[in-house]
Amino acid sequence: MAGTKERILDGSLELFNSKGVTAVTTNHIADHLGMSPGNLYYHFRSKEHIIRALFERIDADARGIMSPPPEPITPRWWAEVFLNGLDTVWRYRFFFAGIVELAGRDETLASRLRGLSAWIVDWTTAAIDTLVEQGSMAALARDDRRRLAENVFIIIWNWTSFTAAFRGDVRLEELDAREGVLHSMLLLTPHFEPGFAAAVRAAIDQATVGRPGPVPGSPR
Amino acid sequence: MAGTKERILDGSLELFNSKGVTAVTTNHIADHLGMSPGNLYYHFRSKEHIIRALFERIDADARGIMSPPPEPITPRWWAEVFLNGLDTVWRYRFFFAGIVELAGRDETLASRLRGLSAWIVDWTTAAIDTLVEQGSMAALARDDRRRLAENVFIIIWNWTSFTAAFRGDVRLEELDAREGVLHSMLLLTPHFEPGFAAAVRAAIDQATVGRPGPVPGSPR
DNA sequence: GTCTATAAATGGATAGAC
DNA sequence: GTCTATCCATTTATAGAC
Repeated sequence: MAGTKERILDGSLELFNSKGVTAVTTNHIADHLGMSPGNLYYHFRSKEHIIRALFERIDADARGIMSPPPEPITPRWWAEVFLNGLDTVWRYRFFFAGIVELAGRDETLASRLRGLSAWIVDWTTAAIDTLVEQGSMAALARDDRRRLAENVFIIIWNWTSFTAAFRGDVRLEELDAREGVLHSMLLLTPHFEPGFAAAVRAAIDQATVGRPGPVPGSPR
Repeated sequence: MAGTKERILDGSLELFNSKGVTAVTTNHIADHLGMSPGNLYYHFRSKEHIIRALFERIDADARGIMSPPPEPITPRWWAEVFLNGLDTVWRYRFFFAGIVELAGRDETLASRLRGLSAWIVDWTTAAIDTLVEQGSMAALARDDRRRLAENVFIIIWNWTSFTAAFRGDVRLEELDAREGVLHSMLLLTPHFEPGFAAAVRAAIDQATVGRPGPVPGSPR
């Protein structure tokens, strides 16, 4: 028996993901939960506050996934981070797909977002540095390391929704985890030492067996 | 003296880019143009139709930029394609940033979009093949060539809006063309033959001198 | 082609009872 | 904490005059 606040967040997330933030009204959310609009507004002062609360979940998720890397960084761990990142993007896909509009009309949210994204890019840059130091990755100019980290960030952030929008379905049914990791990891693999690249590839195959989406070897 | 239809499209684009599609109503657009709502509706049956017409401009732009590549592909030409692509994304940024919501509520638009994006990815894949054939780029597995093309597509599509959202400004004043090309080109450069990579880099520097945004050598 | 006026519908949010 | 009823503002879109 989750608290009402959490039920509202879960229901909102479900509707936002399936119908889009704009199409979903506070009354729809209340309806969906078999609850009155008045009650919903007792728990959240506005739709904006619901979205902010969902962002706080994302924030906590992301910082949990990106804990301090082990030294040395292992292919297995690295693959897991990518996989977990994609999974969070998938579960909160309404947010990642609509961030520009959402941040554009809520400066409080925009500010929190800037904090999180800077943190993620810094973390990714640091992880890349560690990979270089441990000899798993070729050295890169400082500017290019930052660009590379930002590219990884952008691909993971957008891969899911873009795949959904550009194939037959605007809304995918499931996250194709393996393909997503291969996409994002492809930014890094050309810089990897060959043995490390092969190990990462093997770790991805192992980690994505049995996950939703096409599995290794299946026809496309 | 552009026709009224074109004036409406220009004005809508300006407002969509600066305030976001959701915040801009048909009445705002009419106001902005010193025109009556009735007149606007005489020219476009709905807001949806305005957005569709703007997409047609994007479609024409994109197909114009991605004309058949010269053989061999030159660094200069390649840099220009990236630069022009980013420029179109910048000019119609409301669309690129909001595509998931937009496509989600207009199946006609979604269908047109899928056609264009498939076309762009195919074109990019073919260009990569040409680079490999002419010896400017290392060979890649077939799946990875497609993934690489899709990554380039995703980065160019999103780099502008993400840069805007994740720095101090949700709305950038200008396109930082040089940084955008360096970001997107960084997906390809590790696969380039060293001489070609250096030539591309030089072509980017030359092409972006005098463009808006930080210029080569300026402090960040 | 363009305007004024307004209909019709929707959505966010609150008051007050239980 | 939750519900019913409802207000108010906004937005899309049309009718009909010029």
